[in-house]
Amino acid sequence: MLSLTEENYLKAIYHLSDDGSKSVLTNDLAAAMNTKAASVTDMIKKLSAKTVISYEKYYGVNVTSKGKNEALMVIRKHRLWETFLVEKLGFSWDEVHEVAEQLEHINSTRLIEKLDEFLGFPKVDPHGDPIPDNKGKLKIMPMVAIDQLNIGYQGKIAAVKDSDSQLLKYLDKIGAKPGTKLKILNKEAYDESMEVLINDHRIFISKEVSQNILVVE
Amino acid sequence: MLSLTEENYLKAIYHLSDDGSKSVLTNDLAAAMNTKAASVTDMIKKLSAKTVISYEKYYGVNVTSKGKNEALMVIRKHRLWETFLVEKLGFSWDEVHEVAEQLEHINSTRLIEKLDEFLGFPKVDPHGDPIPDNKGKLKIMPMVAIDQLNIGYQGKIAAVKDSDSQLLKYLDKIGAKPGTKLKILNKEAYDESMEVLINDHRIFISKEVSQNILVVE
DNA sequence: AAATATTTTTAGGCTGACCTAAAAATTATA
DNA sequence: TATAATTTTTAGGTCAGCCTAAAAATATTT
Repeated sequence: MLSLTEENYLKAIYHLSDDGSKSVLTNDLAAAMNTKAASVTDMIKKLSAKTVISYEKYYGVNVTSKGKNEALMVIRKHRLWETFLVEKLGFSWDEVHEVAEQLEHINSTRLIEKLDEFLGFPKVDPHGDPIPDNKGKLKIMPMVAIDQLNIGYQGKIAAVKDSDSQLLKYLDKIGAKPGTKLKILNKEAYDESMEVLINDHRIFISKEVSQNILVVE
Repeated sequence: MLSLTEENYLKAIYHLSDDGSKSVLTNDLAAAMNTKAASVTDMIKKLSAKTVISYEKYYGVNVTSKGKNEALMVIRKHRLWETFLVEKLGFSWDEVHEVAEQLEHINSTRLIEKLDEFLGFPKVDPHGDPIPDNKGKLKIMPMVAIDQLNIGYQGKIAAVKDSDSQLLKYLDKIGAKPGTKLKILNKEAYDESMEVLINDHRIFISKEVSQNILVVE
């Protein structure tokens, strides 16, 4: 059983390690957790004792398969709650994260199974991120940001990358959410801005924005 | 801002004081919180410093009006979540308490207002307990347990008293929930058991059970 | 009202999650 | 490759929320 704080550390490690595929350094984790390296070292020892990460002094940490599973269950809860907040309670896209950060720590298997059912077993959350199933299985779609694509590309927005609230507000305003139709009309070589068709509206977007709009490859 | 633990203590004090109408003794609070008197004394000092209770050494604590309001907001959240769990997620009556104990500490005014709206601004929770409004106003109905009533009484079940899971399971089985029609057919003077009509079914119930079924006076 | 029993508080300790400052190990640079 | 810079760990301390044991205050009994 992990404490709330331990769950948050584990989740951060999981994300920083690119879903468990590389090791995470103490300082990076400290930055992500808004804490000091010394505190991280303390926590690393605890998580290591609980066998959710493996740890080699001075060389960073790796999530174990047990840890990966526990992290995915927290992510599952987070994304199901985000979906609930947007779909059922009418939260806007950019407001959900903070509340979901709290809700993800509610401990009840029954609750999360019932919630999943109530939501109709969604496959992705409102940002387009995949929701792990109750076994911790995650269906990852290979995606590209649209700044990598050429003029004439047509498809549907699959997800948005950053979870920055400002960006989400902006994307919401221009109607760019997962599921929305998108076409690349023009690209400006100078600043890599582009003109796109979103929901049949012509819009100019900067490179920064285009790097955050993802489509399935 | 109260911590999770402080919120739980305050809620317990509020309930033990009969909604703020009398003082609460250290030992009673220790029993309710499953902790030791010494720990309670510690916590009492903290809550006192935060002006949610007033405290006179050796003579127990009283909730202040500020404390009363904070307690009612936690109770509001608890009862709204219980309603959500039963009405929307299909939890049975006796399963909700434990989960609601966790959910009541989620901190987001916006969330609770949205939830209230989603549920259609319910006035009572699934046990028939009144839900405080967002100002902390509580509408208390004067109620009696049916063991106090006479043969021939007819009315609707308004609430159930105890929140013991065993009792709730039993009441659920016999169909005795808030809103259900009820009539007292017979009373046995010897053991104070009674025969009642619940949902047009004749049922014998013991004194213990009849003391837990409430109707509006 | 004195003695006894009960309740409550104080004193001092523990653990989890944090901190600062200093030491140790690793990595980069001259 | 020796020295400097950076990263990480260790050592020791704080605060919240708990504990036990002992002291103090209150309540009860005789």
